[in-house]
Amino acid sequence: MTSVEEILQQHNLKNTRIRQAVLSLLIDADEGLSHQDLSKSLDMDFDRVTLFRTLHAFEESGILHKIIDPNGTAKYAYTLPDKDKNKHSHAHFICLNCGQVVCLDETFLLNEIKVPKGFIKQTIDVQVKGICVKCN
Amino acid sequence: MTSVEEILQQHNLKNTRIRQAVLSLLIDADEGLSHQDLSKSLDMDFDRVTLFRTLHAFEESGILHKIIDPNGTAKYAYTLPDKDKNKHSHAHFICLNCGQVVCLDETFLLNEIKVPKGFIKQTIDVQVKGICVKCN
DNA sequence: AATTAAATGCAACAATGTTGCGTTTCTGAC
DNA sequence: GTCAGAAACGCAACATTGTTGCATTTAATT
Repeated sequence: MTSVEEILQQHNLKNTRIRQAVLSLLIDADEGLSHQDLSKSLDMDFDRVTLFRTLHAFEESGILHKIIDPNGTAKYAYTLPDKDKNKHSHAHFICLNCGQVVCLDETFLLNEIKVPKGFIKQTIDVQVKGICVKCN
Repeated sequence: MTSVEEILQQHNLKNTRIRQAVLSLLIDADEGLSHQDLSKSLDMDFDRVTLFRTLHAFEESGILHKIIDPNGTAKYAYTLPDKDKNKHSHAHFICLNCGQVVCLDETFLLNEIKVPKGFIKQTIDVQVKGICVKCN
């Protein structure tokens, strides 16, 4: 029952038209959306720089998380509030046909990965690539 | 004892100056190198498009593998011939300070990851982020 | 309604990567 | 060695993604 306005307020972000629109889209989407995806979906006038800054603000506040797709372009997905982001990280599935990015439930323990001496682990990103159900 | 020339020949790639230079650099490097990294390291004249195409050719033939770093830029690393690339994939460590990308020994079984019904898994990419030994 | 910090719009720029096309060069056959 | 064809290269032009600086507007608070 947390409204878009409430989420913005909770993160000390001003309630503006573009932020409402972007956040609504991403909460409803079942996949990660790129800057380009959002530009096309938003039926309003806005500057492209503003959208970049909106996405940065959301990422920094933890509302969204960024996934870099195999082309190197950023996609953003809504971060469910109950995710434990300290020790676990969920994986992402990336369709090699349509490029769709979806969050998977699977999580990974950072402890289980071995790195050379002197290296400090902080986060882990897992991308599973293949063919999604729509393209199958 | 496999020379650079032999590797090129084995993959049906013509033996040119830039290919020799790029491959030598990447075999000796203990980290993934970007187009920019290579441009700076190569002490010869060449067109940037040629370098892009060289890297594509190497990737397609399996000599190199591509890692997309957190900025979305591609880095390339030499693929050791003995890696089993069908069911396993090795992880990469990415330094959040200097951006260095190194291949880890750790491998992952694709079978162990659960995806929704109708999805087909093909490959897995794992990136561990943190601080490398040089920056520590 | 006035204040002010935050957010926006605009212009300009930088980096990465791609495509088309004419020219050069490698390689294998003669 | 040289000839021919295919592969690779160089150049120009372009597309996309992302960033920075600065003036203007707007949201939230008094």
